[in-house]
Amino acid sequence: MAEYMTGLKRTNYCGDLRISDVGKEVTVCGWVQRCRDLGQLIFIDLRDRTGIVQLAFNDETDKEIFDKAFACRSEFVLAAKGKVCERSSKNPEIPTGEIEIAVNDLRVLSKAQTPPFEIVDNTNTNEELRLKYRYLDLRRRPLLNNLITRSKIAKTARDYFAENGFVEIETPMMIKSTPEGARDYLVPSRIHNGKFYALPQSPQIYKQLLMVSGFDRYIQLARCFRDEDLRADRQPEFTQIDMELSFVDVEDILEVNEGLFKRLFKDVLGQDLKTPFERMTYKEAVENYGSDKPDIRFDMKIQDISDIVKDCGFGVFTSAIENGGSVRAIVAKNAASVYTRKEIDKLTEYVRGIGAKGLAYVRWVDEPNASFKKFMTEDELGAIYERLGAEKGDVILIVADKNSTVLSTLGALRLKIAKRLDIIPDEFKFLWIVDFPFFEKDEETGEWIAMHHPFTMPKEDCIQYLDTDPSKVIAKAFDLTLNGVELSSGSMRITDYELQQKMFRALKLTDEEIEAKFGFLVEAYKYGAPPHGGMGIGLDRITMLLCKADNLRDVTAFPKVQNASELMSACPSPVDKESLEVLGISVNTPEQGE
RNA sequence: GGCCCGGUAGUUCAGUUGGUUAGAACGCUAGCCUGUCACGCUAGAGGUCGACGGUUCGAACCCGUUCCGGGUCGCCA
Repeated sequence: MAEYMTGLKRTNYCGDLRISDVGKEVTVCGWVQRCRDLGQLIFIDLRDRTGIVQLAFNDETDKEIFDKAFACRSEFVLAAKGKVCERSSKNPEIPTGEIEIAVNDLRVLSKAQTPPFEIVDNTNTNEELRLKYRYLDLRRRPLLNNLITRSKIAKTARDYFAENGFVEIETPMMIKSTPEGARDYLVPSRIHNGKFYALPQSPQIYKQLLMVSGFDRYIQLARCFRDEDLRADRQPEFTQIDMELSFVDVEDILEVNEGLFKRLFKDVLGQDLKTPFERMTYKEAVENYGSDKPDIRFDMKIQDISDIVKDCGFGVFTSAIENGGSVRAIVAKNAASVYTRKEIDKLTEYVRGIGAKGLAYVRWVDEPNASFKKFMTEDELGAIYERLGAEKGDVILIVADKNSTVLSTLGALRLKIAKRLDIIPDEFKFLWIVDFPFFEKDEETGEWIAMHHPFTMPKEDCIQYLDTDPSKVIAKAFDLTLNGVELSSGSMRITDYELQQKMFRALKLTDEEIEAKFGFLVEAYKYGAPPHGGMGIGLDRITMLLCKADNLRDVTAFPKVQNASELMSACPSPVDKESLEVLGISVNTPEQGE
């Protein structure tokens, strides 16, 4: 039979008590971390979200209370009243280690079954089981701390934006589906059978309309939804620190966000963050790092050696160049001992898996030993080593193919090798990627398609190329990356009706499509729209990085697993036939609607 | 949808060329123990080897299918 707290009121959190509290009569509440029964002496470690405090029961303890303590087991919920005492033997390992509570009232508020896994900080327990019992896993200190950090980040962001004149506004969660980009999660309508709402992929259109309304500076911690496959850094529902600003240009948006991150680092980590952040154009990022979100904590840049090898005897290189591609390389310094022949073969397997045809390499142990040396003159080989600055002990990895393949492959290799060699410093390196191209060429169809949503503003001086040469159009779009993770994406928006029409036409949208999808937005812009732009910061991702977690599940209270289900509640789940009927929906999977 | 990795007591793992009764540690239960804090000591309970099918005299082990989880590519304007 459970007991009640009647007559007791919590006075302190467990983890807060210190030597200065000795002599005080306190009441603490929490879960039993561990019992140590020494016969005539029992110790119970009581845990709440702040930490652990030791309860002591001895020959001075009332018999009835001592017996209750004897019956306590892991994860029982207790309220304990008693006097804070200095310990005779102290435990320097924990903050409360100098004191204990000599208990004079104990209530077993709730008994507990033995949990399916031990509630300890460093657990090896399989994540699947922990996710099924997520509420138990969240009792563990690392996850608890991550969620508290997440809360601090959200709170700090709200404070910062409020202090800077932003208005927090909620936009709808049930919106019109615009099947562009990611797949929408759909919500069927009961009142309009056969019609659907969509959950927002972002509050994009609404926040732009708020600028038309004159709110000038908008902020929202916006829940967003994308029905795409999951990754370690991608959940189907996530939170954006979403903002939009009027009467600004790119520079102003970058500045206000550098201010935000400076504040976040100060308030959450107690660190001074250097601003402004480094900047790099998209072109520089892709050519030097093979990625639009380069990790610049280490160097290992991609270098072009096409000009050196264009007339060499190695057909793989020359044919790549003749077909408009290139030959590029990275140098892994002092890696020859790690990357044996066998290890390099594994890298070759890896690059084949991500689209390259193969990998040429030079392993420089005593002498440079190039896998392609029989096709090259000594001069050509020497020129390659000199260009790359390669030395004894290094490994050179070379990919020849079309440019996009060469760059993406070497970019991926660069990261893989740096992780393996453990040369990435433990620090935070923010980087703005600016001057994104407006269009990208579809590899299969050869058509130019928009890299961003259709309201993205082109740079003023390239508007003239919209109709004539899409490759020359640069967007007023930018990303913020941190340690190789895309944190944030933003742009200036088109507010000019004529330009917007031009843009839609460049994207090959018909008038009917424009009207059906974005008619209301286009209409709104006829009534006086201020110049505006904004961005959205992935709250989950910034939390992940600040917590040094390696996946989003560890910073999300109740995350989804790879197949987008949630293991604890087992959703998604079938619904009964009546629920479907009222929505006018029939499904063709057998277990549904039975 | 493709590729790679994993699934054996409650948990983490071991398990020989396929061969008696599938082991260890932790946890759990009981007893002893007055200063522990990963308490200690003693004893005990606990297994559909993810599931199904096949090969075999015999399967945790070999084969096939499938389920579950992780990573990744596609995908994520």
